[in-house]
Amino acid sequence: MSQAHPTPAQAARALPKGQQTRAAILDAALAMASHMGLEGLSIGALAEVTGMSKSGVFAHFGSREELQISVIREYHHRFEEEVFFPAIREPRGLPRLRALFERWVRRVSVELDSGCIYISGAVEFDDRPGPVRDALASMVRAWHDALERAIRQAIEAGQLRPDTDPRQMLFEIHGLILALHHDARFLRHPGVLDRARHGFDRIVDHYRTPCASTRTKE
Amino acid sequence: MSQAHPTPAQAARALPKGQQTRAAILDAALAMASHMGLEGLSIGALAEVTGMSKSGVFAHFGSREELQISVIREYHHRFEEEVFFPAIREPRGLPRLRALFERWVRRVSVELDSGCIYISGAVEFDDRPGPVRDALASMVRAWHDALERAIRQAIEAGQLRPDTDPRQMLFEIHGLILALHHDARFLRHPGVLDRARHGFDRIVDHYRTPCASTRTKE
DNA sequence: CTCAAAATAGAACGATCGTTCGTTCTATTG
DNA sequence: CAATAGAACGAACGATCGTTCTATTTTGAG
Repeated sequence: MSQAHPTPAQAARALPKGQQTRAAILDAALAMASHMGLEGLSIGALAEVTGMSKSGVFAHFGSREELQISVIREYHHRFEEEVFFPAIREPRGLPRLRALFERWVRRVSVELDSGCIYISGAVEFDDRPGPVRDALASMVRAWHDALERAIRQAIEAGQLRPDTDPRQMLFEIHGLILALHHDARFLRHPGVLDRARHGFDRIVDHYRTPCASTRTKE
Repeated sequence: MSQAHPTPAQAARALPKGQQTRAAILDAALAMASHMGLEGLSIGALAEVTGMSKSGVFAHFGSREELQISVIREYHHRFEEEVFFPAIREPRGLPRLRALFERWVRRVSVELDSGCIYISGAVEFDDRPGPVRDALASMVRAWHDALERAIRQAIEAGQLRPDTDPRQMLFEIHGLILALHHDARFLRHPGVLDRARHGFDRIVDHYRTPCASTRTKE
C-alpha cells in the first residue's frame, strides 16, 4: 500500500528510510525464525532485538501473519541468491544438478547453526491451513520444480537413463537433505555432510547405469 | 512416583482410577501433539477436550514439560508396539529389516492424518536444549540403533555386501521416511508411499550387489 | 459405614501474546 | 517558516498461557 511515486530525489538515495528499518527488522526476524521456527516469531522479542517498540515493529507489517509471510519471502529471496542463481550458471544436465545439490547441502548444514525455514516450516504448517502455509508451499514447490527441471535436462542430455522417473529421483535426493538436516541439527552427528554427498553420488550412479536389475518390485 | 504396592485387589481391577483418567488425558494429548506439535500442547485445550478443569489436568503431570515428556514416552510405547515388536519376530537379516521399514512407513503415512512426533519433535527441539529434547533424542537414538542392528545382522548373514556402511545405509533409509513425511503431509502428494518403498528396494539392491563401481568419490 | 487419601474443581496470579489507539517526533514539501 | 505525511513510541486492551492455592468431591481400604 502507498506505493506512490517515491520522488526522484528519494529514489536516488539508498532507501526510502522506512524500508531501511523494515529490512533491518526482517533480517532479525529471519535469524529468529531460523532458530525458533516461524511460530516462534514474537513481535515483542523482535522489538527488543532491534531496539524499537513493539508497535513500531508491528506497524511495518500490519499483522503477525504478514510478518511470517514476509520472512518466508525474504528467505526465498536469499535461497535463490545463494543456491539457485549461482548453480543455474553451470552447464545443463548433471553439472547443474550437482551444483544445485551441493549448494543446497551447504545452505542446510554449513550455514551452520541456522536451520532451513523450508524444512521447519513444512513441519510446523503441515496441519495448519492458511496464507502462511500457502506461501510456504508455493515456494517449496517452485524450488522442487527447478530441481525436477534440472533432472529432466540431464535425461534429455543422455546423462541419465531415459526411463528415469524424475519425481522418484527428486524424492530420493530430497530425502538426503532432510536426513542431513535431521542428523546434523537434532542428533548433532558429525560428518553427516559427507553422508549426504555420498548418497547423492550413489543415486546419480544408479540412474546413470542400468546396473543390475531394474527391480520390478519385491 | 508413588509406585507403591498396588495391592493385589487393585491389581486385579482395571486401574487405580487415577491412572485411568491420566491415560485418557495422555491419549488426547498424543492426538493433539500429533497435529499441533509438542509445543502446540496446551493444558487449557486439553482440559476442554477431556471435559475436566485445567488444574485437574495439570495435577496429573505437575508441569507442562512433564506432560510433554509423558507424551513422548507414550508415543515411544505405541511405536514399539506397532512397529518394533511385530517386526522383530521376523527372521534376522533382510526380512526383519524389510518389516521394520514397511511398518515404519505405514506408521508415518497410512496412520493417516496424525504426524510422527519423532519427526516434528526433532524440528521443534533441534535448537531448544532441555529435558524434552533429551527424552526425544534418546528415544530416536534407540530406534535408530535398532535399525542399525538389523542392518548389521543382514551383513553378518551375508545378505548385504560385507563392506556395507550400516550408518550410511541407515542415513539413506531414514531420508526416505523423512521425504515421505514431508511430501505426504505438507505437499499432499499422492502415491508417495510407493516412492518410499521403491527407494528402499533400490537401496537394498545396491548394498546387496556390487553393481557398477564402488564410487570412490567424485 | 467410616475415614483418610486421592482426585478434581474453581478462582486467581503474573506473564506474554498480538493488536489498537492516540500521541510525539522527524523529515520533507510548499 | 508553516504545513504535512510518515515513522516510532508508550500505554493499554483482551485473551491465553502455565502455575498456585484452597476447597470440595470422589474413591477405596479397613
